[in-house]
Amino acid sequence: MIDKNFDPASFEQAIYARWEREGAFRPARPDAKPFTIVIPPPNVTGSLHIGHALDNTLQDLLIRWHRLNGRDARWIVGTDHAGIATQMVVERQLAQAQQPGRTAMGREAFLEKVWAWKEESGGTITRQLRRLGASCDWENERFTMDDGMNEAVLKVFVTLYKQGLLYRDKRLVNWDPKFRTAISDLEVETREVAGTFTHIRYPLADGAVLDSGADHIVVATTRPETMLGDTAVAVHPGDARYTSVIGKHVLLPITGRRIPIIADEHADPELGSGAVKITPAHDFNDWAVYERNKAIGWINILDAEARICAADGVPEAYEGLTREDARQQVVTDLEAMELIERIEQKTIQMPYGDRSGVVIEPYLTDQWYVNAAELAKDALSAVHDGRTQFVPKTWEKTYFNWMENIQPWCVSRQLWWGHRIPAWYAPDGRVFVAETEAQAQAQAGDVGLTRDEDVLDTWFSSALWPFGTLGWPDATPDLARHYPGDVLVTGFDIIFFWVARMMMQGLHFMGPERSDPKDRVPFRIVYCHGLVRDAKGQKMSKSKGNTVDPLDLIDKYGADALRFTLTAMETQGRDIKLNESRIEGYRNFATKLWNAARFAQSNGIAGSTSPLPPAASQPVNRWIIGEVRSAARALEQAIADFRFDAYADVIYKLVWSRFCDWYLELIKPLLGEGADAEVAAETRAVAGWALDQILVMLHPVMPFLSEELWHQLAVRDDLILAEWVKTDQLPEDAAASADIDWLISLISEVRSARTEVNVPPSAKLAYAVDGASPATLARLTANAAAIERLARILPGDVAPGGRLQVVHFEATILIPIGDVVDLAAEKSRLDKAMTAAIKERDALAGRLGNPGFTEKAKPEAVEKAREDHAARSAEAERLEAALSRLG
RNA sequence: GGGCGUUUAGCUCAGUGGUAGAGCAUCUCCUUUACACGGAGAGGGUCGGGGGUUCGAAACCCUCAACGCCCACCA
Repeated sequence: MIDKNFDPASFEQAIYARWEREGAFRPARPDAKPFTIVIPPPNVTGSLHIGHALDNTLQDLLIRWHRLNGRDARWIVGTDHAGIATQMVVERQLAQAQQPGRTAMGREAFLEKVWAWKEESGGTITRQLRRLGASCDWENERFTMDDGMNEAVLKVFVTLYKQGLLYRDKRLVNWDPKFRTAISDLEVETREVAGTFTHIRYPLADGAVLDSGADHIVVATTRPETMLGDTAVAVHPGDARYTSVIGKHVLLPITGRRIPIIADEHADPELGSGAVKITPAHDFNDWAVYERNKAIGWINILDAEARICAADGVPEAYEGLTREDARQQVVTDLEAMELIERIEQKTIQMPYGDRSGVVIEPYLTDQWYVNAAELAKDALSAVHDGRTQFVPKTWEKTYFNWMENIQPWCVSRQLWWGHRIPAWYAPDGRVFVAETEAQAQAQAGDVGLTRDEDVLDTWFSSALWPFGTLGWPDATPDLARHYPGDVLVTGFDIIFFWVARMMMQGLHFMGPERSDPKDRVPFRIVYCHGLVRDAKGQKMSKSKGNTVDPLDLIDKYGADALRFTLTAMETQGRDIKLNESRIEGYRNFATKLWNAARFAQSNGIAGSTSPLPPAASQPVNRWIIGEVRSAARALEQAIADFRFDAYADVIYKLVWSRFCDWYLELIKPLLGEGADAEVAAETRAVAGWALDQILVMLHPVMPFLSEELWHQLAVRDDLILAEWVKTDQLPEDAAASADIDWLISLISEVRSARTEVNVPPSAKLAYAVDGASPATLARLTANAAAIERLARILPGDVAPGGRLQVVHFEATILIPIGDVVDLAAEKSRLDKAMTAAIKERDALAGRLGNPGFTEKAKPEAVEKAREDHAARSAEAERLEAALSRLG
C-alpha cells in the first residue's frame, strides 16, 4: 500500500541503490542509436553547489528521456584534478596543521599529500551527484589524471609540438605573485579600483629643450614604481611638440640611466602630455613597443613575488620592497627632487587573479604556448556551418568574437599538481619533447637531461575530455560509438575556458580519425544555461554568505522537488533567481501526485505497462487519453526545442489541472457503489494507463517519485522505470478530446453559475449525485429549493428530488449547489456577466466585419474569432434568458 | 570603447502578429470519504517611455531610459 505520507527521504536512496545495482544506467542496447552526454567534470575534491545541481539536473533529464525513448543513452562521468584550486586547498591545510610548507617538503612529498587528499575527499561530489539522482555511467568513471587521460595529454602535447602548434616562448605573461605561477588571460579579471595617476617630469639629457622651452618631458602613470624599469620614452612620430627631441635622451630620475626618446605609434598625442614612459618588462603595451624598437632593451625590476629586485640603476635601498612600498618610495623620492608635476585621484582598471585575488603582474618568463589562432580556424567554421550549434544561439556571437581575436594560450603553470610537461632540457639548453623520458633521452643522445618543472593548465586536459574519456588515443569501440556527444550542457561562463578549447582539440585530434567533418566536432549541441542566483538576484558566493547547499534542499524537500524547480526555472540561458518557496511548491506537486496515486490504488486502479490505451467508451476516459497524448506531443516538442521550462509546465498541468482536478473527480462516481461494472472496469483500466503514462513522462524530471510509484502500482516488480523503454504508440483521438471539451465547458458553466447565484458564507454545499447514497439524497432534499433555483438559471434539465443530471452527459458528475439568498445580487452578477459577454461579442463582430482581418489574417485566427463570436453570442443569450427567468 | 541581455500582475517569470497568462503572494469561502503540502472562487497589468510598420503590436523596426553581464592596452 502506498503510505499516507509522502516522504521522499524514505525511498530515494534505496531506489538509487537499486538502479545502480541492477545496471539501470547502462542497459544493454547494442542495436539502439547511441545518445551521449559528457559531464563537465567537477573538481574532484569539491562538493556539489547549486550550479552543479542545475547543470546535472538538465543533463539527467535529457539522458533519462532518451533512455526511456529507447536510445543507448550514456552519460560519461568523471572528475577534474583542478590544478590550482586543489593545490591551494592542500597548501592551506598544511599551513593550518602547522606542517612544513610545499617548498619545504619538496615535490614528491607534497604530491603524496595531494593524492591523499584526493583519495579522502574524492568521493564526496560523486556521492552528491547520486543524491541528486544523476544516472551516470559510474562503472566507467574517469579522472583527468588517470592513466588513460595522462596518455591522451602526453600524446596531444607531443603531437602539437611536432606540428609546430605548441612552443616555448619568452614573453610577458599574467603572473600571479601569490601563487608564483603564470595564468591565462581568462583567469585575470579586471576590477575598477580607486587609484592615482602620477605625472612625472623626466629631465632632458645633454641640455636639450623642447620647442616650448621646457627642459623636461612629462609622462603619466598609474604605477610610478615601474619607472625604475623604463628603457625609453615614446612620442608619436607626428607629434610636432616632440619632433626636435626624437633620438635624444632623458635622464631617468632615481636610477640615473640615460634612456632614449623614440617615435612610436603607441603614444597618443591626444592623451596627457602625448609622451609615454616605456617599461617593456612590466607592461603589455610597452612590450609591444619594445618588439618594434628592440634597441631600447628591457629591464626586469621585479622578482616572482613582485618585490623589487636588483636591476640596472635600481638603488639598493629599493631591493625587497613590495610593489606598493616601492610606489610610495618612488613618489617620495621624486617629490624631493621636485619632479612630480601633479597626482590625480582616479578610478583605474586593475588586473586581479580570479583565484588568488591579488594584483596580477605582467612578468617576463619562459612559458609554453599553444597556437590557438591556428586551432581556432576549424573551431570557428564548425560553428559557422552548424556542425555544432549553440542553444540559445546568441552565445555563438560570443564564441565567434573570442575565437576571432584569440591570443596564444599559455598552458604552463608553475605548480606541482597537474600533468607535468613532457619536455626535457639538455645542459646546453636544447629541448626534447617526448611522451617518455626514455624517448627524450634517445633523441638527446648521451647527455644529462632535466625535466621541465612545470605542469599544464587544468583546461589543457579538460579540453581532451570528450575523447580522452572514451579511450583515445586508442581506437576503442566506445570512441567510435560515443564521439561526438549529442549535447554538452554547461554554464555560459566557461564557454571560453572549456567549450572553445574542447572544440579546438576535438576537431584537431579527431579530424584525422573521422572522414565525415560532421563527426569531428566534440558535440553537436552546446546548451548554455544561466547562473543560479539567490532570491534577490545576487550572485551566490561564499564571501557574501548567500549560498544555498543543494544537499540541504534535497534533505528538506527531496531531490525530485529540487530537480523539478531547476527544470521549471530554466528558460534557455536566463539566470535563475532561486526562491525556496518555489521548491516548496514543487514538493507540493509531488505530494499531490503521491496522493492521487494513493487514491487510485485504494480504488483498485493498478499500474499498466502497456503503451496502448485501453478501449474507452466513456467520454471522460476518452478525454483523458486525448489529454495524455497531447501532453506527450508537447513534451517531445519541449525536448526538441530544449525548452526545459516547457517540459515542466506540461507535466505539471497534466498532473494537477487535468488528471487530479478533473479526471479523478469525474471518475469518482463511476467507481463508487452501485456503479456500472463495465464502466468501472474500463475506467480503472484507463486511469491505470494514464497514471502509468504520467509516471513515464515525469520520470526524467522526478525519477525517484516516479520510480517509487511505478513500483507501488506495478503489475510486475522486476521492472525498473529508469531502464524502461517507452513505446510510443498513443493513438490520435481528436474526437474524444472534442467530445469532452464540450463537457468541460458545460461543467465550468455550472460552476460559474454557482458563483453567480452567490453562495453565502453560511451555505452548506451539497452534491447532486445520480444514484446518490441515502445520506446524500437527504442532504439534497434539504436543498431542493436550491436545485429548483439552479434549474431556472441553467439551460439543462434538473430533475427535482436530488437527481441532477446535466443534459447529455451520461456519467454522473458532482455539481455543488448552494442556497440562493440574495436575488438582487444574483441579478446584478448575471447582468454584469451578460454585459461583459456582449462587449466581447461586439468586439469580435467588429473584427469579423473588418475585411483587413478576414482577408489577411491566418485562417485559423479568423476561424477562432468566428467560434469565439458564436460562443460569446450564445453565452450572452443564455445569460439574458437566465436574467429574464429571474424576473 | 565595443558586444550581448533584461524591462509583462505585489514577487519570480512564460508568452514573437489575432480577446494579456502561469506559479507564488493577497482576499473570500470550504473538516468534501486521495491530498489543508488540499479544494472552489476573487481582486490585481495604459506589457519601461516615445515614434514607426500593419486592418491589428507585449511581440517587428527606430529611438530614449534604467538595470545587468561579457570583452577591450587609454599610459
